Amino acid sequence: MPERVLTKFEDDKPTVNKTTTTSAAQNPPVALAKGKKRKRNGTTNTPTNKPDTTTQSIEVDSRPEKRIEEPESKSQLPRPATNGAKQLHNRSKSNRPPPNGRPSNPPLPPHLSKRRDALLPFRQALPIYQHADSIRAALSTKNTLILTGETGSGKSTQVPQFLLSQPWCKKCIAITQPRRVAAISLARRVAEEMGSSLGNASPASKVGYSVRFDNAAGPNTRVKFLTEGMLLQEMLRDPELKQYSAVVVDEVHERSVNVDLILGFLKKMQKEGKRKDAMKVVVMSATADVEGLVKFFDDEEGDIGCKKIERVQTDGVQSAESEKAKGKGKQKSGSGGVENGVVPVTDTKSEPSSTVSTCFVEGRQYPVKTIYLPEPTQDFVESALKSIFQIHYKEPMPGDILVFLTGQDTVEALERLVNEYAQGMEEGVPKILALPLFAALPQHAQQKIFQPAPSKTRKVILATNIAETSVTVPGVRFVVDSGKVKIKHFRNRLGLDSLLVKPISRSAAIQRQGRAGREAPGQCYRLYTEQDYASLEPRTTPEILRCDLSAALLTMKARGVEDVLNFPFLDPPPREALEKALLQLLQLGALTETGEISEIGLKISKLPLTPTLGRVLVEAARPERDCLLDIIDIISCLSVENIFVNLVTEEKKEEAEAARRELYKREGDHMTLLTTVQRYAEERSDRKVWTEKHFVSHRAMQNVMDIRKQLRQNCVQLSLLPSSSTAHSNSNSTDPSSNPSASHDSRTRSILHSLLRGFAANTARLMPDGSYRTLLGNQTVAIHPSSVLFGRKVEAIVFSEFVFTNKSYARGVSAVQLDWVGEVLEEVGG
DNA sequence: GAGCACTGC
Repeated sequence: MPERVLTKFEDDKPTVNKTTTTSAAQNPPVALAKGKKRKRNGTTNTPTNKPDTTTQSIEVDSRPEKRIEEPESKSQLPRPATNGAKQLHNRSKSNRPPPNGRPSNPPLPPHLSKRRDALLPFRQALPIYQHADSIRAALSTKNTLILTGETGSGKSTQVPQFLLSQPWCKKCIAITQPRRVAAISLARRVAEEMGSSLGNASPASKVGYSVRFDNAAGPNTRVKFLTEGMLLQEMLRDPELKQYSAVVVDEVHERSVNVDLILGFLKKMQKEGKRKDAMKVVVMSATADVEGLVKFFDDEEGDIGCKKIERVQTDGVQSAESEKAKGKGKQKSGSGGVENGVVPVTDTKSEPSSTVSTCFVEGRQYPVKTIYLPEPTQDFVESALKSIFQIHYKEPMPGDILVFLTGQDTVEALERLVNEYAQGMEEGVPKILALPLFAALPQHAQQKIFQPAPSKTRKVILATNIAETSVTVPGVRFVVDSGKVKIKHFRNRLGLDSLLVKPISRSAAIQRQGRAGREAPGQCYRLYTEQDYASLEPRTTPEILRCDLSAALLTMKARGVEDVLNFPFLDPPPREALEKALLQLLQLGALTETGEISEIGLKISKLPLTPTLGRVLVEAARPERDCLLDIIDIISCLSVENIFVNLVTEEKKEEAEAARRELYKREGDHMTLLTTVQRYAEERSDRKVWTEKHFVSHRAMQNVMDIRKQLRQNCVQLSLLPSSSTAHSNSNSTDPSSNPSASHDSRTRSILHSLLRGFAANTARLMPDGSYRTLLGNQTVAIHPSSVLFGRKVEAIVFSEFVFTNKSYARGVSAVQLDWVGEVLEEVGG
């Protein structure tokens, strides 16, 4: 059922001299191309500078099981196996109890051992492989290691394997990832490298993973890849993470809220020392602020500011430093150009008094030439258009172009322009194929970026920042960077999210630029001036400083953090933001007056929902509401992207309006969502056909059904539902036949009352002038045009989303009676 | 009569 599309790879056959790799190998690495002086003391066994040993997978679907690209090592000219094989043999001598009474050393199935042996040379050619001993040594004396390694260094796959044989590593190693696909594909890769089956395929499986909707860890799992959210979930049951000897936190530079929480918890854990054995922590990052991380983990209250952290003495760091010294700033993330094979005498470093080691691992990256605009542009879409055709006419094939834009609108506008101009190109000029790429794009359209272009055609990928982290576009040698990003920012005082176009940070600019140098030397056209670049913020504001903190605080409270104001945050949010979030949790009834987590709060914290939606769910389970299954359907829809397909042409829009009329409910968007889920779930013949007929997104509905199932299970575990309710029931009435009198109106009323309990702050009343103003805060809000209530005048509304774009909009809107709003505001003490 | 970058439990 779930189709897995493996994007084409050359795999690791030792037949290396394929065209793509030879051309790459002939190109010198960055530093050499720049004519930098550097010593070479390890040239003979230097792995070639083939860049991009892709350790991260490419995935553009939120349903990870559908399309997974394997991470792959594509290095060439492998050395024979030596070290790693020994390590693996040592491991297999472990005296773990034989599973199912079988001999403790069952021979590996031949296909597994063959694959493992075939992969070994590629592992050994990874830049990180030479650091294995020093990484082990660092962790045998210190509990924390900060490891900076660029893309392609192999850190995500190799570090856990380095540590597995260490005497302190008796239990499991956890490796966290920000995205599900990455966790799954890395686990698959490491299982292959270790000659193990994956997950629960066999009791002997040593490698597993755990992501939402998919837990694949066996009884003997020693290496477990999990999403950050999953590790936090495990901490709910086991705050000390006793099943792990080490936690490896990967991709820390992305600075998700969850990663910040994990770092805080790990630091607290080490400091409090409640565990019998020390918890080893490896923090891995591409462009981390190493000094900040060292200070964070090494703080001996008081001397934080004066501890001098020496940088690791590798070539990589030196080259980064020398570039800085030249006053040009870093040309690439982290290291500048790094030549592989230079083995430093010591490559991990720590102050004797410090509890933290650091290590820098070089990556594999080609030089990227940067071109700035001489003058600032007013219209980056137009400037991008010019740059695209300038590149296309001037630069030889092959070499695709990746353009970073802000949103669907700019992507589609530029797509039209490019196609228009491309029609006017003379004969003999290579063709242009413009491909849009953004998250809301249907699956098959996203897939196109992985397909090779027809002959004599240059691909131009017009992308949002999905291409910065989540999707690796192959074949790119030219990057056009608008310098802008659409970013969400939570405004504390108004309690609303704003979604605005802003300049990117310098680190994001470097990240985008790096995309041009993954396969060959490249060029980056920045659609701003060099002065503009210099004036950019050095790094993107971490999410925790620009989001609603109520979910994070509830997470902390539920894991035993009493004093959240003094939680060790890598970047402490302003006190005002923390207090605002505490107040919100108090109003939801998730905290008691004394600031302890309440019974309701504990329930909410166990649900994969925001605190507000969790509160709505808990409310719906109360006997006087009795509408839990309906609310689960609605909440499931609110947890995914828009379930209604966006349409472009006027004709299609009218057609869709007509087809959806039977779904639209006058009570508002929430009842409309409920009707849609229930019709979909009742559909017995072909659900896909049904979605097409009603202009509903089939993919979104599949996600809705997954979440619905999970929420029903959660509710059974929390004793909010009897266990019979999860059994493939599509009807929401607990017993339809016995309750025919439960009128539609009373059911609707229960649902709306439940929504109000969570969204009491998101209520507004109609003013005499026809506008709506919030009851708390007296803010003007407009009903978003996507709402079924758009243009309608009702006495009061409750809405599940409050966003500022051009003005304040309420999205996900239902009509309610004003006196209901009064009641609920009284209850929350507003 | 507007238009929502991206993750995740």
